[in-house]
Amino acid sequence: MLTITEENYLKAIFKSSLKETDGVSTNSIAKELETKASSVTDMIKKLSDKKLVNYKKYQGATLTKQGKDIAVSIIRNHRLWEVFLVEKLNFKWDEVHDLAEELEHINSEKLTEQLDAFLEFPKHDPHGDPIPDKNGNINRHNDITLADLQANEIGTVVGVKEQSKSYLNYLENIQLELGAKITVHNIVDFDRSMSASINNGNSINISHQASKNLIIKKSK
Amino acid sequence: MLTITEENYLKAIFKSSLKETDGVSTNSIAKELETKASSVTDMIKKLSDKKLVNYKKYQGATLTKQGKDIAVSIIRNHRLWEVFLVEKLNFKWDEVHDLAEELEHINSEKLTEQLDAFLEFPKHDPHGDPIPDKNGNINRHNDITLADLQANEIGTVVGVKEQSKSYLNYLENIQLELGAKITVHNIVDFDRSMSASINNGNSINISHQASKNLIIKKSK
DNA sequence: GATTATTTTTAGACTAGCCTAAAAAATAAG
DNA sequence: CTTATTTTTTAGGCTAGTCTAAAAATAATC
Repeated sequence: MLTITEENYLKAIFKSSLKETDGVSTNSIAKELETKASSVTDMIKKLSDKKLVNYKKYQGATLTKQGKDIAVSIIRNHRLWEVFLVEKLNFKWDEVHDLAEELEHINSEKLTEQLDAFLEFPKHDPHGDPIPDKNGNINRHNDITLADLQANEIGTVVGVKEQSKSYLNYLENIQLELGAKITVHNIVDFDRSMSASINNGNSINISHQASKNLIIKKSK
Repeated sequence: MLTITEENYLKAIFKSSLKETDGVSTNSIAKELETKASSVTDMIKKLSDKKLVNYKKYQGATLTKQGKDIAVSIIRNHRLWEVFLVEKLNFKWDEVHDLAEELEHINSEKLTEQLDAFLEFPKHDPHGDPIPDKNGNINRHNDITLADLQANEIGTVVGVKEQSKSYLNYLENIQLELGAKITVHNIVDFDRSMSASINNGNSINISHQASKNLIIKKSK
């Protein structure tokens, strides 16, 4: 059994590992958890002893299979609880994060699976992040795209579904890069094209073909 | 903000105070929390400093108004979550206690009130214990009585609603005392009288008049 | 490639909560 | 009312997790 703190470290390493290519640096974990590098070193050693992370001094940390499984299951809990809070208890989707941070640490397989069923097996949380399945698989097919946004919703670009040179060129041209903020103004029913502005710039028109291949996360 | 441990101490003192007349002894708290008396003394001092318990050496502890309010709100959380687990997530009512012990410590007024509303303001938890309202009042009118049991259900006597000498005499005669276990065998539709056995003894007949004045807790 | 800057680790100290063992107080028994 | 028993408190030590400050290693710069 792990402490809540240990679980939070695993989660932090998992999150950071999505941004960094190889081992996750001590500092980035410290930043993620708002703690100090020396505390991180201590904990990394402990988790290494428990075979949840791979660690060599000065080399950063990576999760072992076991460590990753735990991290993903916590993320699964977190996102399911967020859905619960929004869909069942009428929370706003920007109010749920802190509560989900607490609820996610209640470890009961039965609880998680029953909650999942009760919510009718949601595919993503209210922020648009995918919910890992029972086996820890994160199905990228269920990503939220720009085409899923309604008028007046705002999203942040986190990836693309289409890798063709022409598409990427197009995105570059309109300055739609990773991390860009898109505000949808309105959507034309007829062809599902939308007018939207990028980083609060001028409004431009985006075809459905283009919007459905742009993976985004909802934001405020 | 209190730690989970501190909250658990307040809850334990509250529970013990229902059984003991004056100050709650160090030992009974230790027993309740499965810890040692010396640990209890430490914590009582700490809670006393925070003005949540009244404490004088060797005199036992009582909750202050503030401490009691916190204890009751935790119990409110606990019982609401138990209802949620049973009614919404299909848990059996004897499986929910440990999970509720964890969920109860998530302190968010909004969460509690929304959950209460979502569950349609239940009056008691699956064990038959009353759920304190938002203001911490525990409405004794909603006690579960023997008359509320179905055939084949089992209860433990925790009190009476009627204090008359004749009623108490009757109970004594049939050996229905505090803590006695009652198993309901069947209920006669016509006059709502029931046949039931006390502490697995012979089956006897109990009138509705008698059963509706006997406060019980459901048990296994 | 030597030097400076940054990152990471170590060393030592702190708090919360727990323990054991011994001392002190309260209670029970003779 | 003195002695024995039980309860409670104190004293000191342990672990988990945190911190600061200093040392060691790595990375960056000239």
